[in-house]
Amino acid sequence: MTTGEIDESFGGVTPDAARRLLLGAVRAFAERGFHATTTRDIAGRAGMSPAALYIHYKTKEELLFHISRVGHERSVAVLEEAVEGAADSAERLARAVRAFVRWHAEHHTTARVVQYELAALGEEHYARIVVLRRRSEEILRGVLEEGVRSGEFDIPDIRGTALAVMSLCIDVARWFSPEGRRTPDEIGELYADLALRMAGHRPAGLTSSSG
Amino acid sequence: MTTGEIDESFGGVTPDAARRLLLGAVRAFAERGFHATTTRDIAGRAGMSPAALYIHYKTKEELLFHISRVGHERSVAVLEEAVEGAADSAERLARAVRAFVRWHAEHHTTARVVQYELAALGEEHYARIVVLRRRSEEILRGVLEEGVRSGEFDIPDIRGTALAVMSLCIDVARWFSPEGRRTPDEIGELYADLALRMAGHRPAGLTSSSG
DNA sequence: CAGGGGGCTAAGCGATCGCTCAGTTCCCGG
DNA sequence: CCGGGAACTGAGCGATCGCTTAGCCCCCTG
Repeated sequence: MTTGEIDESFGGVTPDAARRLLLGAVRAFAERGFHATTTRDIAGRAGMSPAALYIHYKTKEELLFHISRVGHERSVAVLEEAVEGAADSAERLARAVRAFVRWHAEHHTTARVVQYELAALGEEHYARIVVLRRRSEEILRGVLEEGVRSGEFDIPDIRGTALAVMSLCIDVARWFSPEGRRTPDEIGELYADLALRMAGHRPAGLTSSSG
Repeated sequence: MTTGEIDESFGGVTPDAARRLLLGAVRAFAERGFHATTTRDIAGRAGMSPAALYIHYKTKEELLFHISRVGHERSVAVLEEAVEGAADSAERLARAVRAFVRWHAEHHTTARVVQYELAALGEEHYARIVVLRRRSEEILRGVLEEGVRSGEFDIPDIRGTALAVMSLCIDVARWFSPEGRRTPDEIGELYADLALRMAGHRPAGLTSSSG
């Protein structure tokens, strides 16, 4: 079932028809983009007539907003859960990157809509989404700042590095394919290591500085 | 002039009307996406009637292909020129990332079309673009491989790291804004440093291994 | 069994899409 | 001064768009 990866995020949506429309819209938006997707296509994937869409959602854009909001909330929650209860900053960063990357790979269909269809949102809807996006940036930047304070990390440009790590994770949604040679777990592991390198992580016990 | 950043890539296109259409299409595709852009909009930006578009290009998709082809050729050329004549692998990697990032920032309008509208290309056109994309991947992977051979780099997963560095550079096109707090040069400098860290670069003279 | 409201469909509205075509303008060789 | 072709426009074609409306079905309540 190709929708397996999406069920997790939208499983709680009711009624059933509204959820089926959401799932159809996610796949359609991810494949063709918001503007190229017709309401007839979405309704067809949900096994309904085009008119049925407007019983559950006011407009096509509202459907996009629902997807974007739930998707952003999930990805922020994933980040928040990941950084909880870690022993040190290095573990916190590794966990955060692992989880964030895994989410973008496993839910790449949803993630593509979340990350690349922002411009199709209406003005007020966009403003509400931006708040959620800022939240995830702050979480990651906080991890880097704390690591620098504790001496675990060596980062000349914290803000820039935080943005780069975020960017690296997000771009996974663009190129990831289930048919590719790597699983989401493997990519998460690799990227966690790369993020630690970007943060200038010094393994415990080795605190001598060069130069 | 907002088209200043685009002129460089498409300055050689003749006749004048064909170039103006290209410039209009680049901006329109970047702002709204290929499918959401109307031929009337493109022609309007070029100061012509909608029908004039079809004198210079067979279809709207052919316009996209021209933009994508020229854009990919430029970005590959930028990479190739960057890696020439560098003293060692570290300098080669730093130059490559600096140049590639700068191109994606300075030409972010073109780069967005190049990187995010691939799916709108026709089948044969897409196949021709993929060849160009593979080329830039190979260039970067070659730099990393050589650095590992020479002992300058420490990279457990060369293929994955090459993909990650590429991904990091490409994603600049998504978030870069001229109104942002960083110039393309500054981002290039930061990212070159981050790429060296990702490659496990050991500064010359320090060849001792840990463990 | 009657009454009514939510979920759904068939049909279609006005608008707009990519693209075509007949016709006008203008430049350029002879 | 003339003939012809390239560049371009106004008008419009058939198709399709997001969305609406009128009405049907079916289940719930009493």
